[in-house]
Amino acid sequence: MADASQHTLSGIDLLAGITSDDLKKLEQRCNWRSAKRGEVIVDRQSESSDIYFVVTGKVRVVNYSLSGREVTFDEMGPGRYFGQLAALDNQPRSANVIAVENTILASLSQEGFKNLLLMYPEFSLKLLVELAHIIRISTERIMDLSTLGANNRVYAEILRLALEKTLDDNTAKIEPVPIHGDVASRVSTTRETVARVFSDLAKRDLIERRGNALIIHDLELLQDMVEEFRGF
Amino acid sequence: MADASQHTLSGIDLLAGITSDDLKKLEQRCNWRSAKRGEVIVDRQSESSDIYFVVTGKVRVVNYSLSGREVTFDEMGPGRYFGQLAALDNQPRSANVIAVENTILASLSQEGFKNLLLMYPEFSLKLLVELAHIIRISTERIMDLSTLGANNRVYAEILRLALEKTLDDNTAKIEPVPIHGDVASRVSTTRETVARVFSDLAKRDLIERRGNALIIHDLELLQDMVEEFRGF
DNA sequence: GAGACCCTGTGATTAACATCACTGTTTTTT
DNA sequence: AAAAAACAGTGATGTTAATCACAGGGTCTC
Repeated sequence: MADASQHTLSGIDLLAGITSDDLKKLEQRCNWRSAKRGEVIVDRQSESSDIYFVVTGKVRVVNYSLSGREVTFDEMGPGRYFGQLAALDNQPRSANVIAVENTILASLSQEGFKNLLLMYPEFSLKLLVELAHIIRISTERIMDLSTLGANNRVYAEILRLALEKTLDDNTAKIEPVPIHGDVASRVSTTRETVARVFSDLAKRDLIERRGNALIIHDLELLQDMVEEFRGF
Repeated sequence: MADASQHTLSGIDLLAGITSDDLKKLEQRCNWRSAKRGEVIVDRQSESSDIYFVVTGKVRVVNYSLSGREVTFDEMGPGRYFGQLAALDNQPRSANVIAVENTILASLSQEGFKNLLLMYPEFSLKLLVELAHIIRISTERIMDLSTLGANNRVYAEILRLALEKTLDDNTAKIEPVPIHGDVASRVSTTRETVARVFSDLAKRDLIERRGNALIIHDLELLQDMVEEFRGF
């Protein structure tokens, strides 16, 4: 059991519209737990249907094929949540969730979750909008997988990372340098391909490794390289 | 303008929980239109945010890459709806929708749609469950694209079609025979690859073209062929 | 019933990447 | 500080399926 001072849901964006009284009740109704780096929080096989809130730490949503290939769907830090699909439709988990850092979690039963839906119409609406966002991201990923080659998908991923952390208009600093294998798992290619793309881009002076950071020198050019193929 | 007898929303599954009085009001508030085979109903570029109900006919949800490759996301017949994403989050359309047959549609403004959300909590819930379902399907497709080869994805698609139309436990009849190009667009490969897979499976007596139908002789074997790689 | 159009089927060729197999370099652990 | 583990980089090789290029069968239409 973690430090009681950490037992707050005030940082969870999904719950932003809830009165502080109800939030307190909710905090008591939640199951609080921590997970060590590498620990499996939700297993694809399992029949649970709770929703989880990430209080501190970081988790990764992944699936594996029989051949052992790992496909990463998302990574979530403090304030985010997962497990809402099973809580909504009672179907088996659609993916595994693993702690990538030591993490503190609060989980709410399906019942408690559905209660929220009924009590707070704005909560439903917020959830709807966020599910819509997930669908949009999935759609884009399906397009990328269908129309871009592996190299271009790596470009696209670097661009995504860079746009989150832009320095000035045309330069970005990604820190720490992403681990090749992680990138590979996010764009469905191999570690080796990512390494080759990185070193090729470095040779062409488009990116540069500086200490523990990756500097992108020409965001626009990178953008062009991706859009040339993607078509939008 | 179509025949007034067709102006009913009673067949739309999303609206099943609505009182017949409200449904009538809704029918009047809707914009009724028809679309000819091939006509674009929703354009990816456009800034509209209405939700559409398919009353009769059939539509296809697609996107195109700059290289001209077509990616099909879904096909929808009577009773289904589309456009809910933009109606929810006001973002641009995530895909194009095209009539594949002459189609009659009812569209509801974003305002009318949001009204429904507020008035009917069960409506929100139903929509949530259905968005969750879309996410599950997308997740599966991302897995397929990431872990299966093109041939296997064609197997998987035949299997999906077959499971909708099973005859007995181990045989299915798909009618009419799917158009190779359409299958290709659904599993992100080329027409030629689909043709080669079909003719290979036919040689191995797994499928057979009989008149205007495609007979699948051994569903279990096909299932095994897919699952061997997919891993679940 | 001739032409246009769409769909199918298959060969030949090519390009992109996954895979395999190492070596070298950090980083972490003890 | 040594040992272990995780990560990075790169060459060689092989496979897969995209691409190109036609020929042939169906079907719709005027």
